[in-house]
Amino acid sequence: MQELTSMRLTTQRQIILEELLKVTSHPTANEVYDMVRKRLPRIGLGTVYRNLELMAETGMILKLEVGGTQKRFDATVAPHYHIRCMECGKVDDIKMPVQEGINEIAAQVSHYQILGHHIEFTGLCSDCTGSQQKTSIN
Amino acid sequence: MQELTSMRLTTQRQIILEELLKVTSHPTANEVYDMVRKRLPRIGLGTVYRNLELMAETGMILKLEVGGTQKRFDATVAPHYHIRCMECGKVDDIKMPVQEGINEIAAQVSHYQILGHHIEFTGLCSDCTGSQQKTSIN
DNA sequence: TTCTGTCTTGAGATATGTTACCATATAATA
DNA sequence: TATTATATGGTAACATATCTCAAGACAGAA
Repeated sequence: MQELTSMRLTTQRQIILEELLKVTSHPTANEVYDMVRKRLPRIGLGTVYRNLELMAETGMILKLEVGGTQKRFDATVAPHYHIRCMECGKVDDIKMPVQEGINEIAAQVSHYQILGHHIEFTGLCSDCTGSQQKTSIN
Repeated sequence: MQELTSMRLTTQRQIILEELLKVTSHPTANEVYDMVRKRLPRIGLGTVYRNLELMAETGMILKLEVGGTQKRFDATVAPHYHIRCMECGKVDDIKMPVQEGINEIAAQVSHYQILGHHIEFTGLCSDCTGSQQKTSIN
């Protein structure tokens, strides 16, 4: 685990965080790379991955490992849920109350020590509605 | 979308499904490959991927795109939730009632057409408890 | 049966996403 | 500043997933 105190404040880190704070779209590492490169053309993709991972470890940002193969990153660290468009893969926030009780229910029915939960809705965004109709999974 | 009727029942498909039905561990494609290879040593990894994807499309099995970068597969198709061990990555079922109401809540607060949801708990499995302590995310 | 067209497979090539490595550069500190 | 541990950028390596295609297997027609 990375210590917050030992993390140097480099230009790259500042800009990565700034760019992430600008958007609510939960960009992938590669999308962050594209955003940051407009201001720091010589930044390396590895630096972006390294720092996103590091910032997620320290809790500065959130790493979402939701559907789809890529990791996504979110500067909103307060607990909240997400919805993913099955058609285009876009991920948005769902502004609904956090389901407080369900961790306790889960603790009762499993042998795990519960640390948290995440709800991911699947659906069709307004751009993709119309062209597609699929059946609900659960 | 693949038609169920047009899907031939090949030895490979039978064995992939049989092996998947044997376990409750939500194996990755590669783990399925290893399991199946014990009975069909000459099967190709592509065949495993192809057929898992196909069976997921027809609804014979469930494809889980939960935390972690790899896809996992589940022969239990009835709606249910999962818990993932933060330490070893293992995924287990959580036998708790499906939260019926939350799709409607989500529909009200978003512009998406809601198709479903999935809840993923994170925690520490009984094997990993003790060595680690982490703070809850949400 | 044998033929014929279609579906499926296995093997390898390719694509995609991520991490590791290392020489150089740089922020923090004394 | 001079020092030094840490961070960077470029590239290679790796892991996962998908694509391609010739050869094989199968179902239905002849």
